[in-house]
Order: sequence, then structure tokens, then C-alpha cells
Amino acid sequence: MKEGPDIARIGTLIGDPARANMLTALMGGQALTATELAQAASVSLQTASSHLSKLQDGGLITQRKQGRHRYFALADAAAGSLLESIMGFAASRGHLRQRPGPKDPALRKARVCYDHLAGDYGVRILDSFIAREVIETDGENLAVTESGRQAISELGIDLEKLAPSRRPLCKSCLDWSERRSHLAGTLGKALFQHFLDNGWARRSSESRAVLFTPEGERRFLSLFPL
Amino acid sequence: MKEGPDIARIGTLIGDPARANMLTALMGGQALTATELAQAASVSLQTASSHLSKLQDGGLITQRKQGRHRYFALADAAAGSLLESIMGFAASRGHLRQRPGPKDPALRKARVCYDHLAGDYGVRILDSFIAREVIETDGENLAVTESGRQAISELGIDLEKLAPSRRPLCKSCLDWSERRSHLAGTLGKALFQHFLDNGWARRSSESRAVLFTPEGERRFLSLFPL
DNA sequence: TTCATACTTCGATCCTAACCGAAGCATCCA
DNA sequence: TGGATGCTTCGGTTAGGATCGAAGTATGAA
Repeated sequence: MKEGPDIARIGTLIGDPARANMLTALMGGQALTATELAQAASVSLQTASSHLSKLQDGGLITQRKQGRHRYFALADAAAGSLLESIMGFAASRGHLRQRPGPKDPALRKARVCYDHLAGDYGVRILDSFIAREVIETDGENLAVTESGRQAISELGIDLEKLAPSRRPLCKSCLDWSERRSHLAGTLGKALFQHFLDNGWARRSSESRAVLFTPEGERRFLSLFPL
Repeated sequence: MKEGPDIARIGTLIGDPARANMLTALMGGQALTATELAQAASVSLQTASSHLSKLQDGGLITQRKQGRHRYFALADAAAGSLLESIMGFAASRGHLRQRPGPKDPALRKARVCYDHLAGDYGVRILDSFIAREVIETDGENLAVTESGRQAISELGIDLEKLAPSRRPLCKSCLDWSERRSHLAGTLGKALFQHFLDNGWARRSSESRAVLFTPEGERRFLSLFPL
């Protein structure tokens, strides 16, 4: 039975708590330095360095040198998806590191999931789209409807520009705080980016939380009614 | 950073080579006894027993007592999907346990992937469906087209009966021998079952290979032209 | 040049968990 | 009832790898 892909190698990489913490931190979507990742994982810089080179060898992360810093980020969207899958599965089996759902209310409300919005607000986007038939679903797969294309362009998103990407346009991602699906894929990313670009929301500097301005909050709730 | 799902726990479970071998064996879709799984993983029965209880605690597998045997199987389709994701990712990064693709030509040609067909033949089904517009895709998500519903019912599959399932109807699954996608989901399962039910194919007793009868081979090639 | 910062490599320690022998429990068969 | 099979539990050993101190390399600042 020595056929096939080496899933044990990927498992081992993700199976160490320090590495898992680093990967979780990188799910924030931003590149982080070795020092920052060492703090995120609560290990020394030497230990972090060793972990990072293993993650890189395994193809989960990439590094970019910039001056005397080295920035580490998830290798690509596939790596992000993989971690999302595992998070969803772990959450579905009740494997949480503390109580169900994030303790911090801000994280529960809205947080970054690699490159799109998760938490209460993330789930709301998908719920609203499905209720208004912007997106249709067969249980897991998502597709934009004809009438939905119109609605999305009215939000200020150019679907034509997103289409050429090799990543799927919409994808569902199991939310571990809400235990329901939210919108991932290039559309999910574009919507999140749209809110950042307009200054309606920003990333928290300490955690994966996303903070909305009062103006952004108002817009969000009216753009995604239930 | 102690928020969120415990991905390290899942990673650790999958990260041990013996457990990974057991899970890979269970991807064949059939329930296996502890003794069989011990052989698959090349460990003693005691060691296997310990691994199996860990996998069960982690929610990856279930056991069913039957007389003096205990049959172990993947917990559900979600567990199968998770393993598929990881296999796909591992293969995409070139993490293979030997040379790329299965050594055994029969495995390359057709094998079981939890509950549907993989390998050359598995990829062919999806290729054929897409070429004939039975299924449409946006890169990763799959959906049956209107005209496709007709074609599928002509194959002898009742789509209405598959629809109520909570699992997605069609799903792509990265094939590690072909490095391309094949058809998973309830439709993929139903098609595979259809071939088994009609006696056109059967599972190999030793491996995950699927063996076609000459009659089954002929039918397969004509039902799924390229 | 010199010092400081950011990170890697080396080496030694220590701890977890995989492993198996032996014994125990449960089920089936004769 | 006795013995065989299938599996689990217990206990002790061992190996792999996570960890960090110390030393080494690279970049930037003074």
C-alpha cells in the first residue's frame, strides 16, 4: 500500500500546534515576517524558522525577501482552500481550541478568511444572495444566476474581470463560528476588497477581525438584506 | 491566538504514516476489519487498534460491531471529501510516496475513490460530460445542464432520486494519477454503482482497482465518448 | 567601519507518541 | 465446557522531532 499522494506529509505539517497557529495566522491573507509568526505561535525565533522552512518545503507557504525582512504567505489559493476545508471539518466534529466560536465578539461578527469575509457578516452575504436569487445552490456548489449578474454589477463588481481567473467564481466555505457557509472564491474576495477599497471596513492590526466604519456598517446592511 | 477550529488535531491524525495508510485503504469505500487495516498499514494488531481508536475519537472513522469482527469505515462523505482534498493538494505539490501515479496499470486505469470512479476512466466520464455539455463548469464548480438531465436519465440514473441528498450532486475531485479532475458527488457515486449493479465492473479484492468485464468495457467506452 | 536588526544553522536536551509483548475480554464454534 | 479467533488494554522501550541557547550570515543604519 505505498501508492498515491503522501497525505501523511501534509498532515504532519499541519499537525504541529506551532505550525497550525502560523498557518491560521496566515489565513488572515497578509504576508507576515518570521518574527510575527513566531509570536503568533508562541515559540522562539529559532523554532519558528525551522517550522517555516518545513512549511515551505511542503509547498504550503512561500517567502519573499524584502530588505532584511522575510515575508511569509500562504503559497496560493489552493493552500488557503485546503486549510479552509480542514477548519470546516474540524469545526464540524467539534474540535475547537476553546468554546465553540471565537471568544472575541468582533471576530464572531466579521473576520478575514484568507481573502474573503467570514463570521456573521460573511454568512449574511451568502444568505442574502441566496434569498434574493443572486446565487443558486444545489447544496454545496454555488453559481451566479442570470438576474444575479445584474445585481452584482450594481454593487460595483465587474464580473467580466473576475471570470478569467482559474479560481472558481463562487465557492462556499464552512464557517466555524456560525457553523454555516459563507461566500468564498473570487467573488467573495472581490466583495471584501470592495469594502476595503472604499474605506468602509479595515483589517484589525492585532487579529483577523474586520472593523466596519458606521458608514460601512450601514451600507453593508442595506446592500445585503435578509 | 487560541481561537478557532483545532486543525492541528486533524493534521496529527492524518500525519502518522500508519494512520494515513489506513485512511487511504478506507478510501476504497468498503468497511474493513482491524486486522485488515493493520496489514494495510504494516503494523501489529495492537498498534492498529490504538490508531483506530484515535481516528474514531477524532471523528474520521466509525466502527460497527458484527459478531466478533469490528468493521471500520470512513465516518461520512465529509471525511472522504477531506481526504480527497488533501490527496489532491499533496499530488499538486508533488508529494507522492513513489513515482508519480500508481505503479499498477490497473489502478491507473480505474480505481475507487471512496464511492466513485477515479483514474483514467474516472477522468474520462467528466471529460465526456463536459464535451457533450451534459455538465458545465466555471473552473471548479460543476452543474448539470438542462439538456444534460435528459442524457443522464438515458444512462439509467434517476436524478430526482439523487437530488434530495444533502451532498452536492456533482463535484470535481482532483485525480492524483491523471492530475486532472474526475466526477465525484452523488452523481459520480450513482454512475459507479450503476456499473457495479449491472455486473459490468467489480472491485478488486486486493486493491482499490476496479476491474471491467469485456461487456462493461465496451459499454463504458460507448456511453462516455470523447 | 561598526553596530543593530532579522533571520538561519548547529548542537544538545527533552518529551511525546509510536511500537510491540503480554495479558485480558468478547464472540463464535465444536 | 474448552478452545480458537478477533480485538483491546497495559506497560515498558525507543526513536523522532520540537524546543531553545549559542554561534553564524545577511542587510541596513550610523
